Amino acid sequence: MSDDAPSNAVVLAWARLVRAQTAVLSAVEADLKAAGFPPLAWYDALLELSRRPKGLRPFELEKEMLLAQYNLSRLVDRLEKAGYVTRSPCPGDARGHVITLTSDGKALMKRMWPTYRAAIARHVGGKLDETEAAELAALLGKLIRPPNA
Amino acid sequence: MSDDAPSNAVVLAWARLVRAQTAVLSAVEADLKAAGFPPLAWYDALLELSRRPKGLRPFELEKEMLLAQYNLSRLVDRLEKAGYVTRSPCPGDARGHVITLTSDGKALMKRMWPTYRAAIARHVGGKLDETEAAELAALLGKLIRPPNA
DNA sequence: TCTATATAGATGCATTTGCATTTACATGTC
DNA sequence: GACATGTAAATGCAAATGCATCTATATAGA
Repeated sequence: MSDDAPSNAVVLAWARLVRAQTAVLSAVEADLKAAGFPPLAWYDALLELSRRPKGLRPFELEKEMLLAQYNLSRLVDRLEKAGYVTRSPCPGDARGHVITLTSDGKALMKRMWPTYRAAIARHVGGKLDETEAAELAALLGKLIRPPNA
Repeated sequence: MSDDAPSNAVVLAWARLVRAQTAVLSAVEADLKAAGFPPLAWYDALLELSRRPKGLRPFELEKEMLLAQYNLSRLVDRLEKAGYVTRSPCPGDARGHVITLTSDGKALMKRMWPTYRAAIARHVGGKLDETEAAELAALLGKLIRPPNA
């Protein structure tokens, strides 16, 4: 039944997935911007980097963030120019770089989190109870998992 | 509990919402592009218009599609240039336009749907059973509904 | 080793988006 | 009617994205 003709339930789930994410994401982005912060993608990148104190290779960050190669390259350009990350040559692979978080980058994350957290609470937490949030997370997890057939 | 500090379940639901939509949407877009079709937004716009044979005002389409005003304006530019819609003056409000689907636009929708449908089946239907799809749709519906506090 | 191919990453150029502003008309108030 | 304010839609310009390609290094084979 996943061959070609999706059921109505599947089509509805698809439509609402796109719409809900668009609505919630743009609301969260708007809250960040209103507080004078950079886009969410900056936070995401810094967060990933903060979890790997040794830094990450661009291609690794690319996979984590589901970004196209050239987009990641340019996001790192901006983050570097703003002083939030550094690129250093990669020992062991002269083609590559290692990206690491600077202390400014870490500080930005700390400053953004309260606003970001409040936005999530408002735009997601405000509409679902605990059980629903857990169920939603579980169902969305199924959509993410195996690459696919 | 939706004040400021979202629970872990809420944060997880948020993270997966963004990630699942990004992954699924880009997979569906890629399938459309691989088949030589224009972006999903074109289909969305044409679909909305196909439901209102009298046409829609740009600001109405803007609300339906959750697009910024200038983005809608330019999307309509492209659709019009490609011959899929027409802009005509709006009787009763000389500021406005009415956008209507052309027969070419209708034909494009018809041609796109099999590919689009198969993509939804593959990337959503393939990962959820009927019950799960219905549950997911219901939960996402809660995220969409009332504007919010 | 020399060559072919694959991978990491950047970049030029076209398209799209975002932002601010503009133009045109509508509506409410006096 | 005249004026202030509001709404519909477009647009100039800057920033971001997508696409194709390019450079540099790595790796696998002959």
